[in-house]
Amino acid sequence: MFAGGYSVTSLESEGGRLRAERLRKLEDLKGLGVKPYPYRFERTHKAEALHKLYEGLAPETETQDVVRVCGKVLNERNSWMFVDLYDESGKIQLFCHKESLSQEKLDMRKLFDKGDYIGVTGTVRRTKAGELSIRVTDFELLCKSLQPLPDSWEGFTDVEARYRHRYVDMVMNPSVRDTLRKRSMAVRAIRQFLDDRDFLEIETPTLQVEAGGADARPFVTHHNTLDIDLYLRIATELHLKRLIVGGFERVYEIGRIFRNEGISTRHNPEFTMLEMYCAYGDYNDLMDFAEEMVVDCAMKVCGTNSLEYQGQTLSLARPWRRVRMNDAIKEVTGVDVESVKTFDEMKKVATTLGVHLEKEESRGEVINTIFESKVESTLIQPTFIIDYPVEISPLTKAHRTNPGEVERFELFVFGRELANGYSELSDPLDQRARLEDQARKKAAGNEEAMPLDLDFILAMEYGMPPTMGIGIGIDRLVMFLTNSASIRDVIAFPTMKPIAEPAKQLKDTVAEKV
RNA sequence: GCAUCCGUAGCUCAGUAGGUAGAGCACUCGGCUUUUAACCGAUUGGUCCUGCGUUCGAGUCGCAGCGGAUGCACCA
Repeated sequence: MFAGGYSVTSLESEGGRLRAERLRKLEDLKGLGVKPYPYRFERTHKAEALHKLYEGLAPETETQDVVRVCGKVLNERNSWMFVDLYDESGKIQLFCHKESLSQEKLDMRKLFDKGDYIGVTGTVRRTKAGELSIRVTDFELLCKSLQPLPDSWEGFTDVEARYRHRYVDMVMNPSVRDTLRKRSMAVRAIRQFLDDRDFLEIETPTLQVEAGGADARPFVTHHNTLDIDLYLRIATELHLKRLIVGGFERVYEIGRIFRNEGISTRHNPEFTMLEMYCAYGDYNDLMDFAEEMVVDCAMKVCGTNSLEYQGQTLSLARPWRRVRMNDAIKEVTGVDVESVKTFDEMKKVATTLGVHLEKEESRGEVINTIFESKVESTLIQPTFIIDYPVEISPLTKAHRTNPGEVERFELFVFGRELANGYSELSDPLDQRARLEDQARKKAAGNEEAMPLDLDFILAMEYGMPPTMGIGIGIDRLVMFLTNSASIRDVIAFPTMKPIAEPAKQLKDTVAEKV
């Protein structure tokens, strides 16, 4: 039994009165010869199908149509005369009149609780109040629930309890399931979009000797028999580009990424990213591609390209604005950073603008910091910011005309970065120099700098065709599609800090029983 | 990591000035029976997140800790 003081996370504890009551009913059911955890049930209709099928049935009408439905009991009225049965598709009301049921079944019914799964046989009717119902002539228990559900009127609103016991959240708050359903639809739409265009989805390693491809701190784990530390990937980029080197021309991966950074409403330690690479295109082609893919996804999930998000309307109507980073800074601050040529001068400009600098080591990094602190939050409608400083883009091809810049864009929506794409750097000597520079920063103590991946450089020396590549944060995209304020709302089981004591006590309990 | 706020029954929440721990719903028992949060009656249910302190006395005041939310930082 759990120690007390953890009510927010233990729900009804093992020693709880309500649970004990249900255990008693479980024993009583067994005494009646009922098997409380049977193996299968043959159903004829889901709730939604019945509502559709009997749409025209008038109130106070009885049919002789026999159906079999099953699901979870979430509400009951009049001592189980009226029962709300829920399956995945929705609700169907059961009418359990005692004249239609045997005494044996009536005795059984007394031992049911909200939360139990049952399967019923009965005839379709519509009540005087107009509610489509099933006159139950027979039923069976499909699962006895031992835990009381939260009050259905007040709801289950405690945010921590909802995230810690997400299955209860899903039962009590249908919007949770709706959001996850839409997430699944969004991922399916993207896969279909890419598959239709001859892309191959190829899975790349999650466990890596060096974690590269992004500026982020990795998680460390350990392989026992090899006796080496391994890192969880922070990006799929370096391996997907190796596939392009290997001769694939269109590849992608929708995969879990792990970054050992802070947690917030927009950051979960593990999240899902689409990375896509396509040979013979550049970042201009890629922006067209990204627009088309995201709009296609929104249309398939929401049926519209106009999204209501946190009180704002986001229009995905194409084309989306494309602005050079320098021009965006000029628009917002009035400062033309292009006329500022040196690192020292740029630092002064930043200070004048009230931008706080920390670890910036170059002119380009300062420009990026100015952009992030002054411009990002103003980009509500979808906007591609293009042409980034080379210093913050070690994997991007140099801009074909602008010195010091690279052919990179980031897509911003609602002030948030949603995607990052570029003309991929394919010059192996340039790539080596850039990664060596990153390695120097890492050696100097910058934990987010990339490690020197010599095999990746070797791959580049074999030769990669001109390639465009993009990464899109799936969780963040789904947040927009589902009007979710927190990334945790679009993740089935978000990362939570464990509560040590109950877990330990549970282990002790298990140990005692063994 | 920093700041602010939060933690009381299974759920949702009150709790006044520091003075025996409360409500609604749920649960249990009884009554009633074509409801729409059914209704009527009765009962039951607590490590007030944890620990320490102040006090005759702490849900309430103080300190420390744990967990969470939001914002900032980091970052995508």
